[in-house]
Amino acid sequence: MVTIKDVAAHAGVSTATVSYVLNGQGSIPAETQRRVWESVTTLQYHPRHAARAMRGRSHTLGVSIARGYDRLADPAAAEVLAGMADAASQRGLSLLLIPRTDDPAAGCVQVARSGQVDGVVLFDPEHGDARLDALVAAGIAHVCIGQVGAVWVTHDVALGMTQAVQHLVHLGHRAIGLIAPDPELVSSDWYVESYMAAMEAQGLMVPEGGVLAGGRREADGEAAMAELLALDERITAVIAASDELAYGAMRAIRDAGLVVGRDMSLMGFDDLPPAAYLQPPLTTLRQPRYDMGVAAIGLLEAQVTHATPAQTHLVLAPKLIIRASTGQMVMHDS
Amino acid sequence: MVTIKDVAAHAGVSTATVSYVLNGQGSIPAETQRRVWESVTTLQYHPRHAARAMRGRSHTLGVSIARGYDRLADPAAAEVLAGMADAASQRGLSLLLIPRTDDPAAGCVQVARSGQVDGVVLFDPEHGDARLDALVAAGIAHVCIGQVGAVWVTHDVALGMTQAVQHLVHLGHRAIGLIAPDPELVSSDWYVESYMAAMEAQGLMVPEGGVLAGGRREADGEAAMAELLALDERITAVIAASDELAYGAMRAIRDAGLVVGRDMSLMGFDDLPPAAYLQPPLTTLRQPRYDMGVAAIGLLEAQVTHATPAQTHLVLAPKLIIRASTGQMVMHDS
DNA sequence: TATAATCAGTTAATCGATTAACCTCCCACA
DNA sequence: TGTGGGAGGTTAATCGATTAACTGATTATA
Repeated sequence: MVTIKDVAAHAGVSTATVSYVLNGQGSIPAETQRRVWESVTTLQYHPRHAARAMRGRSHTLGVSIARGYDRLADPAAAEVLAGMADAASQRGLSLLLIPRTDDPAAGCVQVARSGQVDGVVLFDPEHGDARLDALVAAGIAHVCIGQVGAVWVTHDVALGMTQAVQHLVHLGHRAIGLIAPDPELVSSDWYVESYMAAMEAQGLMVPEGGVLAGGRREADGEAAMAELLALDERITAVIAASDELAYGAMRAIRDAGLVVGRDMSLMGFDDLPPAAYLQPPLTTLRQPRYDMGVAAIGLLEAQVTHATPAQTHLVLAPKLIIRASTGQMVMHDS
Repeated sequence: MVTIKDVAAHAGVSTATVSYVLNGQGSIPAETQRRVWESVTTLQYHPRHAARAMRGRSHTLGVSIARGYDRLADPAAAEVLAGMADAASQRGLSLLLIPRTDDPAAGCVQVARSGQVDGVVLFDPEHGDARLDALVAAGIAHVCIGQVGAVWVTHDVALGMTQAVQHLVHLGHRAIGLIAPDPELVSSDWYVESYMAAMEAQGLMVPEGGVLAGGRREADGEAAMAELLALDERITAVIAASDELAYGAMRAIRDAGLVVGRDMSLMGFDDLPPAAYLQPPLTTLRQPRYDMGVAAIGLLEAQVTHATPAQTHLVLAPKLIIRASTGQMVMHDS
């Protein structure tokens, strides 16, 4: 292990000088700087992270991903993580996956109190999340992916829902159902309310029993769609609150002997990679997942460095991707 | 920031005693231990990670995920990461996402030389990966996900391919094609060779032009399948080396006016979540992704702690999942 | 000419936990 | 009576980098 002393000896200066050169401080003439850098490269010196972190910050941010329903193995989540990883790298920060213990709240606090991380990204906050309470109580810098707490980043559900309803109305649909997300997810209510608002803005009534709490998995979407198909009031289009729910819904529609995009229009909310390869390809709202990750790191770093947060939240716009799972409304005689 | 001194003062002992109690060493009577633990909890003390890491290990493992084709945003990869995260947590280790800089090899070495991590998992090694060379040259503990280098974890491609070919042969197929992975991926050759071996074991000839280098994305699978459909020799079944390739292949088959599972049998290799929700649901080989992550952490920790690695590699078995995209071979007159 | 300022560094304290070495008291045993 | 040993601690060195405070020497300013 080569230390700053070795470099100092090799370059014929004191360790302080080496430190100043490395950190671009103090007034060190160019020639000395050159010698130091030369020693650094020939000796392959890398400052000990731990020694650095002992004074000041660790330059590491933590990401808390709960276990239960595993968002880490969730394709939508991975892209957010990619955005965070890139944004952190660019700022010279590292990203630590916070150990997923039995008590996630304690894990978050422990890792911050021990100085292993300077702040925490709450990846999948839920209603009444113990981690959030613990972070607030401990005064630890944090940011949430999803509209909860004091500092957060989210995609614009309201805008997405407006676009979705408008798109379906343009196609002639008036009886539009909703398969909502798992009520445990913080944004769940927002989906339902935005849907209601969008329907009202178009002068449409929400069909009786046309809003169902879905869940997270394909199976939940399948079950919800089956219920919607059994309604008295005939529904001609359905918005699923996620692509995964839409996958399941698609199957239920097919199992009922109907054709997606003709007998029943279906929209997703995500635009995961397979969406374009379903049969029929899924009309959906592309979420700015990568950008949400980038934004979260930005907000968190701002908190860590300047104690006064310049901005407390960001709402990023989704994009309507029109494919074949939605189509012109057709009159059926039945 | 509460330090070990505060705890020592509060408990009326020296810092050494506190340290011994915390680490379960020395001969400290139960009563003193109780007092120390009480002070620890009332003061909410968490030992500084940096101070600990200054002597000995950092108890952190790094994960290197390249940028280019982003495996981090790849659904198959996320599950491996989940396995690693859980395995690491269980062993009291943290997982660090190694900053993704322009020079990934330098990043891996830097993070290890600086002592920020004790070892590195190479998540997506490629042929002639600069990161691997750098890690070896620097003598840094590492493990690869994929059959490359000295210590690695992989799924059993040969076994999977044998099962795939057997399954298709049972259905009556004899002319079986292969859409291979991107040749840049380290396991690419293994797929092709295993396919050849499995065909030979069944006494089958490889169809002329029946093996195509695919790629990674759906579009690659689509293009490859189009080529296979245009062959003189009539192929009745195709094995795609990944589910994503199969998605694309499915589309090409449909575009040719054929029905998947009847006119053309198609197999994937992954069992991603959407596989069951495709139309028709995809017959595929489920890879033990989560377990690969767990195994990788096990191998890496063994290297870090006992300098002599007990085991240098692990090959985990896949599982054949039969769905509707493969079917009995039907004779066509054409 | 005396004083101030600048340059080019060095010395040494500091961060917080670990741990080898030591110390004191008490009891057992020869 | 002396000595060996364990119980129950304490003291102080150590890890490696940062940085406030300082030192000579030289140059500029009043």
